[in-house]
Amino acid sequence: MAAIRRHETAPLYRQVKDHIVGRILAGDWPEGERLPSENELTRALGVSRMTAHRALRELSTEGWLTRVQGDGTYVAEVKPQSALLEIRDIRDEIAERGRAHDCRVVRLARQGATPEVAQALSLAPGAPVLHSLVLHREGGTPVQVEERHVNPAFAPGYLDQDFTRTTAFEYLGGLGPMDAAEHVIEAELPGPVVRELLGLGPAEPCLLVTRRTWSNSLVVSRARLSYPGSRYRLAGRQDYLANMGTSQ
Amino acid sequence: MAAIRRHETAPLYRQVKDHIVGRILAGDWPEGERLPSENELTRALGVSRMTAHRALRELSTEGWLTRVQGDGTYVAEVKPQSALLEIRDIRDEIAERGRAHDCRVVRLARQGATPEVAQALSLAPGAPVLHSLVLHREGGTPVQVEERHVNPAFAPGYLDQDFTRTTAFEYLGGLGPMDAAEHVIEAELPGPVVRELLGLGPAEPCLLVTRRTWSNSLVVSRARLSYPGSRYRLAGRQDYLANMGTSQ
DNA sequence: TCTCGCCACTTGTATAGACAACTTCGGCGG
DNA sequence: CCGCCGAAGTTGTCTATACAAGTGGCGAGA
Repeated sequence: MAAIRRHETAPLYRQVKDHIVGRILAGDWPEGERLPSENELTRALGVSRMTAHRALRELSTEGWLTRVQGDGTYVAEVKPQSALLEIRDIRDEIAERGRAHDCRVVRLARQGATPEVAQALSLAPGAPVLHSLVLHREGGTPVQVEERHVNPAFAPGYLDQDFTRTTAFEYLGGLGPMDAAEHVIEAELPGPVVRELLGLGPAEPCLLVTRRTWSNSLVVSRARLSYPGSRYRLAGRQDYLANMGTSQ
Repeated sequence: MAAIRRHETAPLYRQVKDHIVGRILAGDWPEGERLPSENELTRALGVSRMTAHRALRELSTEGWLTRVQGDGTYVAEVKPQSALLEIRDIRDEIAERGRAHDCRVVRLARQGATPEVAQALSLAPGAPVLHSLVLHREGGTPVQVEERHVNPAFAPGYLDQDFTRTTAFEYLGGLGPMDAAEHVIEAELPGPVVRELLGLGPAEPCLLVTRRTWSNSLVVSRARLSYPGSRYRLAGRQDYLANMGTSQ
């Protein structure tokens, strides 16, 4: 096993984590496989035991590894895949329903990150971010307002795309593999811009899905998807092959 | 600030974490408050800086604190969150946030299935179903109205339970393994009953999660969970999906 | 007055060493 | 053969130290 490159910008424990995850994903260490001990990793990677320990401990809490004191470290068994919120292209969804999809690019610009956006993207406040606001229609009626803040470090050419032909996620997904996603769902009364775009009444609620996606530990983008609450719903079904435990 | 008791069985960093969370929950450190620096905590609690640092770092990743390098540590603003991709007992969720859970049983009765309920439970219209309406509170404020229609073929003794002590989920889960679940999420303006129970204003939207669960191909129950949209959110994160495909 | 640079302070990382807690396994005595 | 004990190896924690990196403020100089 080669020593970890120390001239990387990322912290050492991060490099160790990435190295281990890479080995798992590459199939070098299948499920249930016993990993080298901390002392062996320490020698093999040329880091201190505390650094290796931190990497292993964090991978354990993240579900990659199972550690047993006095015994060893093992590759965790995969948890049953739950796909309540499938990540899909809205254009594909609409096409599957046999409706016509079209969209309007309302705004497409580079701007400084507000504190909130900066935090969401793990950037410094004021750092440049790429911003887009797109209205999606299904058979002529508005169904989604997609506001997106994109990390320029991941997709520097984002603003040059024609989003009436290629959807934002299609473009972003082509730039690199996404390895994590986070969803937050809220109900809210929309602001004037979203209300206007969706054609909602003054008291009509709105379903807001905020989705962040990661690629290689980098926050790629944060999307705020607003749906007309009365006309749209999110649905999903999970089948459990294994037991769900004692409590439902 | 008193020194951490060292004769505890729990590890020191755990005691430090519990101490800090306790202070936050007690209101000593309100949201946005700046915490003592690591060096101050080190002196005050009688632990090494690395131990204090580990406690603070973990509390940061758990969402209790916000840390800014070169500046300081602050109490994060907390918004109650419900796991989206997991099916969990609301009582456990609230307990995990360190808040007090209590609930009020508004209605508990046998009734004939309306066409809509009959379809949801795959029963004949007018067939007897068991109905419950429960208000859940977190630290005194209402967070969820749980309306549930239960298939009597699966849980004939449903109405005899004391749902102030045992949640419906807990009871149903104990009767048999759940092998499928379906979620539908909507935003809507609540009806007068739900609005009254949640203490919402006339134009405040509501997050409605409709969940059906199956056991052995039998529809066990349909739950309609209403959350105050402005005060509650559903969140979920999927880590390191192997392949998210090309689509969004 | 404005600006630049320095300094104090904060958090982030890395290391070496020590000990504690736990598991496994093999040897030894009954 | 069975059971107990201890050695070796593993993970878990704690400490002291050092340096890196980032923030904010203060003061000197233009």
